[in-house]
Amino acid sequence: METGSDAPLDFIRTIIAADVAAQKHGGRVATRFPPEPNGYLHIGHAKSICLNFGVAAEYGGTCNVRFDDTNPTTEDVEYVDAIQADVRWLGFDWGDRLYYASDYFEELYRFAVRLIEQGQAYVDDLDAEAIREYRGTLTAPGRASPHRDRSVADNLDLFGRMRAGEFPDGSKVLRAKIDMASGNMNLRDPTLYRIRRAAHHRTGETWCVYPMYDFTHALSDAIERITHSLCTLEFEDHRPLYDWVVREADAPSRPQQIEFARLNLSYTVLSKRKLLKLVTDGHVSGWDDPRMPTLVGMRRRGYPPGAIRVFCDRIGMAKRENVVDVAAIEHAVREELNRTSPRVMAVLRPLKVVIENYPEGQVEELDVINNPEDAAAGTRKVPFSRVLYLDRADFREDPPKKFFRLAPGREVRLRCAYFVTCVGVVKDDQGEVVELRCTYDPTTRGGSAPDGRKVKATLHWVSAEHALPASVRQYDRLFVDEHPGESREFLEALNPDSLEVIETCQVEPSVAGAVGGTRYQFERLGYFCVDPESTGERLVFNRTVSLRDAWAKIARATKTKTGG
RNA sequence: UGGGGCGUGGCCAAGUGGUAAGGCGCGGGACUUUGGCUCCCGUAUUCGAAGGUUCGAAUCCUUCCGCCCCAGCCA
Repeated sequence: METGSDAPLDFIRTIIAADVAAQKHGGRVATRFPPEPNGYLHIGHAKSICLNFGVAAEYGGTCNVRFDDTNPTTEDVEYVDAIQADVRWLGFDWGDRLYYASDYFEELYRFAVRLIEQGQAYVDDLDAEAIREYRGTLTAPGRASPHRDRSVADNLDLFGRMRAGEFPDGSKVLRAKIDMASGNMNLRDPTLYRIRRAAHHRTGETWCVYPMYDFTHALSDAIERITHSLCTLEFEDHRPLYDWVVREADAPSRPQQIEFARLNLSYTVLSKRKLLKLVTDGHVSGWDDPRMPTLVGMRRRGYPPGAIRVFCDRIGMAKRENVVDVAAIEHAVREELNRTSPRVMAVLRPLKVVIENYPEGQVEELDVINNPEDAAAGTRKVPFSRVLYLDRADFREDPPKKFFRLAPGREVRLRCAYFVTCVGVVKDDQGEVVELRCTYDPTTRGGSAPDGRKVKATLHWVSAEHALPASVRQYDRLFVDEHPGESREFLEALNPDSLEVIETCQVEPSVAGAVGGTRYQFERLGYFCVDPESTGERLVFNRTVSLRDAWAKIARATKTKTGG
């Protein structure tokens, strides 16, 4: 089996490799990704998707996509469409193996009838509250429902009438007859079917009884001849029930459930309930808000799918509770973007600079390198003229130690252009610097001095008359707590500064007409992606992730040292 | 003695009786027309704790401690 890597196998791949070697399931590997269409996919799902599709690919098997759509009251087509788009975007292909648990409803119903006939399932008239009371507690055994010993004939009749719609919602359920005294709560006669009059997004009004997860999932896996059913840890004590269902229903195959630890990310929330709340309460603009850990959010933010896959590979697979540092995914994103993003110059907060000895009205088209990591990316022309914009952050009238950007009397390089020296500072009535006067050295065209002299800084710039105005949205972590929800309500840990909109940006003209989704590196600033809301009139960029910033680190360290 | 899991560096994570991989982060250095990238170097005498077995233990045994999950007609 070619895995293309000499990395050690994780525990799941170890099991599967052994199963393949032992010819279990005939040496076949079949996995599935089984989302419930009641929310958008997030980075935690990506871990599962990469696992299931990855394993299938590595062992010459298949991976199905199957919607676990057994609860019509919370599910919606909006989600089934979005989920498919996300899996595809992530880079995986399920071929023609797209399934819905709802497609199995008739078959599932027959399995339920079989269990009834075998005396292993019964119709219970207890209401939800009574069932809970009868179930007992974690330390006390449960009691049998008074209807537990109904005859097979009665159960068959009742179950048929449940399906026929003779009983109101909630009035009856079908339960498995297992063990009311089991230490495993899942085995205390779990509910198999409930009555629910709700329009299902695929089956409409055809059914008024819907099967429960444990019953549906196990049998769906078996119907699809799944060999390895990979899920998260919280289903570990469902495994005995999973096994019970496929065995007692005499399902067409016996898949093996294996559980792994779900992904947690620092400064991030990954529960459907919390993500839904962020959306419905308007703390973010939607599921695709670039601050969201959803795949749609990450896509809009500019994260490349390949980086997400690399991240999922790197975090490993184990059963131990984990919180992965959000810096790890940012690293993977930078890694890919560094390799692939064309560089461009953009000034966030413009500071006007006049090159005093540069001829008025002259414009030069300078050759600027597109990507130093990729020679094939070539160069582009960028206009240079007498009036430029630099970023305000690149000038200090009174430069602190180790600040080696522009300052009065100082010479720096303008990237791929000329060396310039600051010869004057213009201030407004408030004493704020509004303009810099510089001179340039015509012999340094392209950015190097014939006499070999060096400068300590290279700055990005744009030509004032040629630059395009743009808005830039800079994102920071959505939560200020490393583990939101741990020490206080998660909403209280929301970062008030998670979104900074800068309307003053000036971008070099080569980006004109860039369409939504286009990625760039703004030199010295970070990776940015054209937002879908961007128009020909008004460019809008999302900052995907900043560049690593050694100066920021020094500045921060100095600040704290001086107690500032 | 309810049941089921898990404890290896700040965060992930290999290792399954032969003397602690790797990644992220962090610190230092080299290089540099991005304070980016890249490249070096450093970062657990120790594997939740204590006993025990063994020539030898993170790996085997015992006891203890800690953390997570389960009482939906959710998945």
